Amino acid sequence: MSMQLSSVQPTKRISTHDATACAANLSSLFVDQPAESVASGRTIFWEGDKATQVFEVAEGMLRALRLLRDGRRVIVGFLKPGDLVGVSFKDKYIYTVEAVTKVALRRFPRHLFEGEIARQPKLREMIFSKLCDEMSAAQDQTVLLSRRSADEKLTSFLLLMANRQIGQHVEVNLPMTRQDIADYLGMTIETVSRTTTKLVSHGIVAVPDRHIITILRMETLRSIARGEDLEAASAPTTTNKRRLPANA
Amino acid sequence: MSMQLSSVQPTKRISTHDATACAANLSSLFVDQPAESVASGRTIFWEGDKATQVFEVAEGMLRALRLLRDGRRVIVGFLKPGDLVGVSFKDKYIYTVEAVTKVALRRFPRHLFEGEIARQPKLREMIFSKLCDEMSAAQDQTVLLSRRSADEKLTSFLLLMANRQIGQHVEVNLPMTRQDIADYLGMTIETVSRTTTKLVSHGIVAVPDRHIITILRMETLRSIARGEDLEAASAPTTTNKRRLPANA
DNA sequence: CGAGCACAGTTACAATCCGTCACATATTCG
DNA sequence: CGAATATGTGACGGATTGTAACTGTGCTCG
Repeated sequence: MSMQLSSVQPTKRISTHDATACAANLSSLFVDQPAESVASGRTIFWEGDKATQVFEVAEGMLRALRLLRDGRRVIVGFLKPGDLVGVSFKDKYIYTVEAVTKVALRRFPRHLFEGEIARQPKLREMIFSKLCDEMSAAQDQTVLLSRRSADEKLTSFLLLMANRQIGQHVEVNLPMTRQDIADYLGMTIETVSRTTTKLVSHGIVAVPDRHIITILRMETLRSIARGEDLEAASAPTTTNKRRLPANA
Repeated sequence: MSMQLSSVQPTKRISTHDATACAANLSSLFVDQPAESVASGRTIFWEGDKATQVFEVAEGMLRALRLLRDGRRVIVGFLKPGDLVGVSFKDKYIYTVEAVTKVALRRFPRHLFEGEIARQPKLREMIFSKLCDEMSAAQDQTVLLSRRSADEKLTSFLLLMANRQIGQHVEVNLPMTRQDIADYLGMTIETVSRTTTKLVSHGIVAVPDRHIITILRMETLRSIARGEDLEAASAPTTTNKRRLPANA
């Protein structure tokens, strides 16, 4: 990985024209930087590394993860184009980031990044807003992990990934491995497989390719994610309306 | 709850003297405000409410939670004195906040709060830092929830709560109910009870009072939280040193 | 003061879901 | 083509959960 930005010269130029014209767009900070290419599987930085750089994802997907002492892996998030990576106001990164696919990144030294934030109220607002989105996403994952059944977890995950894709498309792209999904959802790879198979056998989704899941029955998927029983939800009739009390 | 701060007068005075003397302390923003008292169980604000206020906890404990459509409750964090509540840069609060105990709060209108942030670089830095701590805490909870066994979850929770207490004290104060703990850890209240009992019967903790758990064997507790089996860890001899490979 | 009540917490038991282990199948990459 | 990796499938046992009964504590109200 090259360190193109260690020279301050081009950055200064950018920041000055930013202050007038480009304050409306967050990625304006990065847009003049060359996108570095990173092969899939490569590590961008490690948890505990000194947080000296900020990145913008231009292309591809990354995973943010924490390693536990006993070797288990917890994936705390997936990063897609447009996301900022490594925005930290502590001195160290709090998680490791690895490329899931081939990735294109734009890099920015942290101290300059912070300088821009101090100088540009609009930019600052956008970063704050981004951080809040991140907080929100982190809490969404918390909610996801507290879900009881594997069915709920996986369907919620699919909807989460589907939301990131364009528009109403029911074709969900999953570049990450089953192991990644399992480590994100706090389950085993076997359970991910079995649950996927179950969804397929009920006609709720199809798996034309390892890394593509097509949602066939969106509403059914939604009701399972909401906590409805899969068997009940996949039956096409009298599912939502009738809800018998347990003691009736 | 009174709305003492709807008048701008006293706030202006504070902000001006802040700019010189008190920029080093975050709570200087709130310190001249009267602390409002809130009874336990009362709601401070609801998820989805317009985010018009920021609060500082002066005394007591609160819970931040999200309600799921099926009625389940997910607690995304506990708040203690010194914490800021409702710092959002979106227009709406993303979780509900309720008082666990009787609580004393200082209130600050959001737009003034943001004005101060814009004006005071030092303050801004501290808020950013606080947000990062929050992110870190959110991810810690994610890690906590991905832990497999109830033993690991509860012991990790106890250590988390113990860290917030002063110094080396092994007496952990738990003002929240078992239901709160269960909703935080993603388990049932019964499992919380059973696991607590198990820890007591192994002499690892004692429960002198419903809301107090005394840690008797800190190192044992730590090793359980790290993933070691409770039965193995609670045996006083040859526990940490020997680790036989599964296929030996 | 004590009966009655509500609520928090505990314990027991049965059902089940998930993780572990084992193996089959596919895909990728040299 | 063969090794390595990723994924799917099945059997089995154990841990967690739900149900339900029980205990204990604090509170109200007669």
